[in-house]
Amino acid sequence: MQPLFCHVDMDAFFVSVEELFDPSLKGKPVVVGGKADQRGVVAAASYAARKFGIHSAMPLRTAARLCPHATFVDGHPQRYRECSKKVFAVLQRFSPLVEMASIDEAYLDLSGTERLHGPVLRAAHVLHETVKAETQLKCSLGLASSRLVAKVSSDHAKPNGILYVFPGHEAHFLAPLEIRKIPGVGKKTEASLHAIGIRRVGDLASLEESFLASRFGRWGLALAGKSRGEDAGGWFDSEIGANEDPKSISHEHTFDRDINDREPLETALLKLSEMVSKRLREQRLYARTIQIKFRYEDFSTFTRARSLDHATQLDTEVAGAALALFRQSWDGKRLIRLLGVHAGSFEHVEGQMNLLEEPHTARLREAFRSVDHIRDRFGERSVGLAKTLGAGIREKVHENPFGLPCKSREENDSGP
DNA sequence: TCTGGGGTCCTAGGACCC
DNA sequence: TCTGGGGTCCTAGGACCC
Repeated sequence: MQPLFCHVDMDAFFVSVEELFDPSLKGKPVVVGGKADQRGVVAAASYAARKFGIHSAMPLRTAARLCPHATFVDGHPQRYRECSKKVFAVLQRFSPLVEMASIDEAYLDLSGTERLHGPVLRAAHVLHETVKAETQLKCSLGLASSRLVAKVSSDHAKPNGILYVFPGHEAHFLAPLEIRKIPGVGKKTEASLHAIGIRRVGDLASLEESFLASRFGRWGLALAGKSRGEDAGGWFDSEIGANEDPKSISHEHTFDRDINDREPLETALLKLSEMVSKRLREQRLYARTIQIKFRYEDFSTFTRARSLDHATQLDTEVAGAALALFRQSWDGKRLIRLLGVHAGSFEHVEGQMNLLEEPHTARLREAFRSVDHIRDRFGERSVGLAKTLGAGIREKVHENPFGLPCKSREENDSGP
């Protein structure tokens, strides 16, 4: 059976969602990502804004200089997640094998569906129209015999288009494209390929595999396959819809100004730990490795990790590890630009845990579940580890299970 | 121009074990 | 004693994606 994959890529997704909430934005140069004078980068730019040279990942301040009259709006991740779910629901009707590869793109395995949906392009057209009708959002579709070529062709079809690369024409389609168009080839790989005179996918395809392998190792072999449009090796190789569990959960924060005051830095670290722990509980995950990340004023970035002797989802344990790592790593002087907390090495221990964990741990977990509810109802800042409210409780807080892992801000003793 | 935040995957060295 | 080899875990860093 001839394989057939469809890559669905939403057009200017964040901007389009913002336009649904505020139709007056339509047609204007719009930049999603933050205020014009904020530290940060462009998350998405409308097509009108792109005409001024604005593109995603560009610093907001640069964007403001290029187009001072653009409208700058904050991103709304919750809105995007909801719209993404709607898109997913539509796609599911076209194939049971669907996978959201990110918030605004999906892969469908349409192999063998011709009897059901009719000729490929007609089916694609129906899908395209259905997404638009049911979500008010436009997308572009790429169809091909491999996921990689489907993805490249949806990019080629933008905006609001459909492109089907006929079986057997994959290499011919890819050959004239710049190597940067191949997923996985970024700035660095592009530069090292340019250095040996390779600019187009066709140049890459014409090289001996043995040469690429000797020059780039395993990655060289993968590149050779990609230049021919093959999924073999790496991420594209996995089955669509395998819906794997998350591998890590993290939160990070860049400060408005670089700082070296211990108090606000540690408060931020606790806040980030709480956010990570809350999501661990929501997703019923237990993390064994806690990692912090810090970036200095000169943008140099470091990570420090610690594996715990048991997996956890408790604020106090995540925060304790994060704080200890921070105190080991920071000299107390260098100006810090960013802090992050990362949890990984997940273990599935719900169930077993109840038998093994000590009673106070179970109580703590219940307490944090209650905190999660309060936060959902009254906002993130309503409850937190004492230090994040400025009360100065330190690393050892988790050794005080019956005490004060949390306190209400408004009424001091009404916490769970 | 002065560089976000959330992820995945890969590499590589050292510890440790058999 | 002058040296193995494989496997796994841990840590750190980096490329890349949206």
